[in-house]
Amino acid sequence: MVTKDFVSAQEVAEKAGVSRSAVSRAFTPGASVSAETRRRVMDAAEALGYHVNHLARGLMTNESGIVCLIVSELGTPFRSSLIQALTQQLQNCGKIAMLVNTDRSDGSVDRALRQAIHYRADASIILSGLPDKSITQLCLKNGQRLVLINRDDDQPGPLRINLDDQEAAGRILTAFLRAGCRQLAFANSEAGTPSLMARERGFVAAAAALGMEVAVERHGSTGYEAGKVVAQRLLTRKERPDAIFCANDLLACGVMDAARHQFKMSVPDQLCVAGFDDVEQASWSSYDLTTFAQPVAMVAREAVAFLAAPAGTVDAGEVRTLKLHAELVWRGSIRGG
Amino acid sequence: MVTKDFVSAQEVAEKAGVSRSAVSRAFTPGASVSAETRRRVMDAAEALGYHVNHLARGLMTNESGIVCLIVSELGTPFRSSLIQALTQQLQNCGKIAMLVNTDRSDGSVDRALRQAIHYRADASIILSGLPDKSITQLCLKNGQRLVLINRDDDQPGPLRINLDDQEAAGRILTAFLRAGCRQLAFANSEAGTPSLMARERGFVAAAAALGMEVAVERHGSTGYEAGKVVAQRLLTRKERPDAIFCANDLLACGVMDAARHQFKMSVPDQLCVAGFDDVEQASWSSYDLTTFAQPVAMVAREAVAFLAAPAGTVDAGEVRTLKLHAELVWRGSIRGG
DNA sequence: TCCGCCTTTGCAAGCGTGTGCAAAGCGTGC
DNA sequence: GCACGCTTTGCACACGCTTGCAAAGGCGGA
Repeated sequence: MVTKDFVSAQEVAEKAGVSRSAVSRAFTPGASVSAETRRRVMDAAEALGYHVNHLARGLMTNESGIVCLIVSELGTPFRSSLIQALTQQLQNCGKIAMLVNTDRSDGSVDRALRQAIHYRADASIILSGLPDKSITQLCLKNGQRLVLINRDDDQPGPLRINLDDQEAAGRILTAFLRAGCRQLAFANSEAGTPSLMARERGFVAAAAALGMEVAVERHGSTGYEAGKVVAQRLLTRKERPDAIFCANDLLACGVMDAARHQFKMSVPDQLCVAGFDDVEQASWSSYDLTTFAQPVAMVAREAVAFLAAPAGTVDAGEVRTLKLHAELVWRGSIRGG
Repeated sequence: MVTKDFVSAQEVAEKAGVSRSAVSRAFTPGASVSAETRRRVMDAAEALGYHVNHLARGLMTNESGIVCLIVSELGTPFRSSLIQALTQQLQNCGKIAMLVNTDRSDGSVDRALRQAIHYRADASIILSGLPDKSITQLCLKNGQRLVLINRDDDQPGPLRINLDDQEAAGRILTAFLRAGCRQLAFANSEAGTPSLMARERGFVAAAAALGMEVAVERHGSTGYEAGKVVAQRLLTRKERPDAIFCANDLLACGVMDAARHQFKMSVPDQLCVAGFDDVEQASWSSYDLTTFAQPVAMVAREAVAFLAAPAGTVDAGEVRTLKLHAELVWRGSIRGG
């Protein structure tokens, strides 16, 4: 069987007895076509199984409709829920998501952005890593919009959506103190992601302002296993902590499991724990974790609104930052409340 | 600032002092270009920030390099890990993933496949829902490859990758019996997904073969909360089950939490539980769930190998099914072992 | 020196679209 | 009947690329 090519507008035009431009106009909202012509075109298209070639259309209009999502460790709960929200929002705006995986290696994000350029993506959303300045400049010069989510960067042009991590870290401290905790600790990974580090700094700084010390431990990548290791280190210290703020929920789950099963400690009676992100697992009753909810839906909405804004609305050169508030979700891993 | 257009091969050609076709050939592996010309082209391209326009290239070569991933509830652990593996494999083959979200509504998958056609995707991988026959025929006729993962369908053409759910269900039964369980139950959702139903049927049938009954409960969507509800129903029955096989791990986590925290039962002493998928959370020590591991890496590898196979290798009309074995991961939620 | 072969290069056609421009069709008011 | 304005349509070009084809150039053998 010969794999016949896709149906083209030409064939539809012939079947409908009109010119090829009529077909094009029939599929362009707001174009000048009579109702009668449009109907005949649509009928012919339906019969032939015609679908507008978005590649060719993008070639003409300079708008591919593609938005590139650049992300690492997609399997992670928080990341995947964000991706889910973003793709959904993009589809609502008639755009489509292209997914590029990155790893921690050098230049990985740059390569990803190059893919975005290859496919003439209208925009890119970066959820992991930080691209080289020269690459982002290239993207911007070519009219690509850029959104950085929870990234530290101060170049003008891209939209930055950040959480107020530091402020949140300060709030959790008062919650710990109100619960009567005296020995503070912070559990982190070695990833060094800007948001993770901001949470650490915010917590340590807020404690220092009250003249308190924080035991900080970092280990491995930002996941459950690392949480277990960190907890083991923290809970065997001479001064055993009675409150651990974790850089994210997965670490917190690991910390809680180590504390309970390995050290036979009771949470929250002997140890208070808090996390960050409010992933689904935080609400599971085995953890019932007090944590900060990232406004995922709002992040997605704002990001896509920026990307889909008509040309001229946004001008490069402007430094645009959106600082969002993380809401404290109070559950049972801290006493009182 | 005028948003200058992307650099074209024409401009590179002028700067390098060669023809436009020379530029094209320089970027086409295996084309006939002298080393000297290629070098000059590459230098000019680098200086100008030129990137081949894959949209235009796809228009010519009839290979866009795009593979469409069609999936619902992407936020789910199993789904996201599969997506992660697939995009990674695709990138390794020089292809790129396009992500389309679907919901449970009618025609949602069909619309997704239409997107795949619009962008002239080389192939589509369907992880959720089942497309209408006419649409899949359209895809195949246009030379698109199709992969269905854990879907029930018997049309010739697409590659089907399925788990041997029924066989696995039978194996878990013997594990329950060896642990001394007598009151069997199955926890399911109302999603009615083929794999979920196959697991249910397999378990019930295997029990029936031994003259045993299975209490089946289904509720809501396939997640943690549904697991809790189902457990509540099962554990308040006159004949309280002492073994629950759950259609997937999320349900199992909900079941375990309800059993322990709500009914104060001990797992595995009073109740044995098993799940399916081996998501990360199953290994967390709060659950320590015995479950079946889906060979995610192998699924991704096989799917992409099929998609990337050179034309002529695969012929339509053939019914191609890959039945994979689910490995039992033995942990602490079943006695003995 | 001439011929034939092989490598390299440029020309031009074509992929499937959108769209400006001009022509055509048509209805209206005088 | 005619001039005028509005809607609709077709023509043709452009978008950025690949590739078949033929011409050009280099080189060795007779």
